[in-house]
Amino acid sequence: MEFAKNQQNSWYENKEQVLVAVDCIIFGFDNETLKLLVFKREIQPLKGSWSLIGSFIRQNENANQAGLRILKDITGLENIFMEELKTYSAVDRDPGARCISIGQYALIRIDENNKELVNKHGAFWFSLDELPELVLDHNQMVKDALDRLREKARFSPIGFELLPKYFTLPQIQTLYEQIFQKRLDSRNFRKKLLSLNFLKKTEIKDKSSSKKGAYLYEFDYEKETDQSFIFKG
Amino acid sequence: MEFAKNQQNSWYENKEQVLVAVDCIIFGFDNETLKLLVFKREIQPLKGSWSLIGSFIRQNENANQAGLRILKDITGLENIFMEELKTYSAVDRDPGARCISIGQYALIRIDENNKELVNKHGAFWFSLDELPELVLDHNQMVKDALDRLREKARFSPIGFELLPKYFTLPQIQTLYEQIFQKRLDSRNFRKKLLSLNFLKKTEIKDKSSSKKGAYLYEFDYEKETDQSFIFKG
DNA sequence: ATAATAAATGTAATAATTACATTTATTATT
DNA sequence: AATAATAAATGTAATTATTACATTTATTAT
Repeated sequence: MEFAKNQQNSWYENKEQVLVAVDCIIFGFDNETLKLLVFKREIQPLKGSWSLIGSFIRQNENANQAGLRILKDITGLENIFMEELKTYSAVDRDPGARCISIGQYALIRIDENNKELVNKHGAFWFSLDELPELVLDHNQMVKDALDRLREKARFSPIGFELLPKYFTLPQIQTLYEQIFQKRLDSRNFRKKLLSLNFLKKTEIKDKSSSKKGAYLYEFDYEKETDQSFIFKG
Repeated sequence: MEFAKNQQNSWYENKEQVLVAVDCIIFGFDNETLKLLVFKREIQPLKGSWSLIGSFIRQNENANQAGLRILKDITGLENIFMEELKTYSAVDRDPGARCISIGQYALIRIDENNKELVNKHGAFWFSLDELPELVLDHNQMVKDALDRLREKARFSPIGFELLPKYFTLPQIQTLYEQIFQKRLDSRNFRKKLLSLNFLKKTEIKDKSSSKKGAYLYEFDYEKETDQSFIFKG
């Protein structure tokens, strides 16, 4: 900020206090539907209500660090893809205190999360279309995060963070169909995706969902570029 | 947030306090270059340093309202286009206090701002390429806001907020050339822009910059759609 | 009447997107 | 051993969007 410190008219003294929290919108993909990790409050008030996972920001960490701390606490995972969504600052959004929240959305490989930790925290994976009512403005946060995910997916190869290291083309097509909530033509989808040159094909087939089996691919981070990734349809 | 209030183990009590500010990155366009409104601190410390315009968020307002309040204070304008950029929360970003800032960028019609108010606040319009060093992380905020503006301009018809109600096609082309920092082909630019069908042509010519004169257009808010507005360059 | 200036315009070549149906590899069944 | 079943893999033609590129037009000043 811009004004004097350690002065009589200090802008830093006696400011009306606002609490700052971080809430995480955690997406996962189980090869069928997009899912969200939410948890059930085990203490009063609002015991039994579903909520996003959050925390107040601490003195010694920035918002990003706070988000990653929460993600590690609840899933055991580090190096998770996480980006700031937006802030939520309505005056009365939290009836208990004047508290603004920085929403962060994260994409994780659902099969890699530590199930014991998740259970210990009373957290559950919900399909997005079966998501229960959440506390405060958390449903709005989820809606905003989904919009952001769609917007990003149109223009950049996001979503690989939701897939295992090796994945098949039908798998990633299903993911995109889930994100956009529409069927995609497999010939056009594959043509587009492969033309972007950031997938490396392996000679290994995954036969878990067909007799023929589908080749496994991996994301080639070397080759990821700015080239736009525009799905208009 | 998710935890108990008015309880012994309340999450709302004794939280380490964080101040929350809003800083505004205010863009304008003078028909030649993109400009930014910054102001010169008139009090110690850092007297004479250039700074974005900001304020602490108040108890009775959300971040958006705080931003609009600042914009009104400094320019006299209401109903300004303003969007949240991102938060800045590095632990030591402000040596005077633990203070996070919510960056908001705004687009204003430079000719409409109240010059007396602007002067009274010690504010000046700088061309982006002549921008001085700003306090704290404000230069980073400007950089991020410019990136965002570019990104948005590629995909949506942003930028009309920077132009007067009636503007010419050469004028808007110059604006886009400033945003993208590259020359655009006028035939292709006009073809694309007009094909999107959200400009209404008037029969009035603006002769301020040529003998022939250029027709004035206005933005047709009715017709603005989602259609993408992609300038690949 | 002429020169000067910036605005307005068109077309052909290339690239990207869309729409659409058949063949292939494999396993399970008979 | 042959057949049925299943999902994966593939190609092409039509349409649409983008790019590259130069001349004409309207007006004012000389």
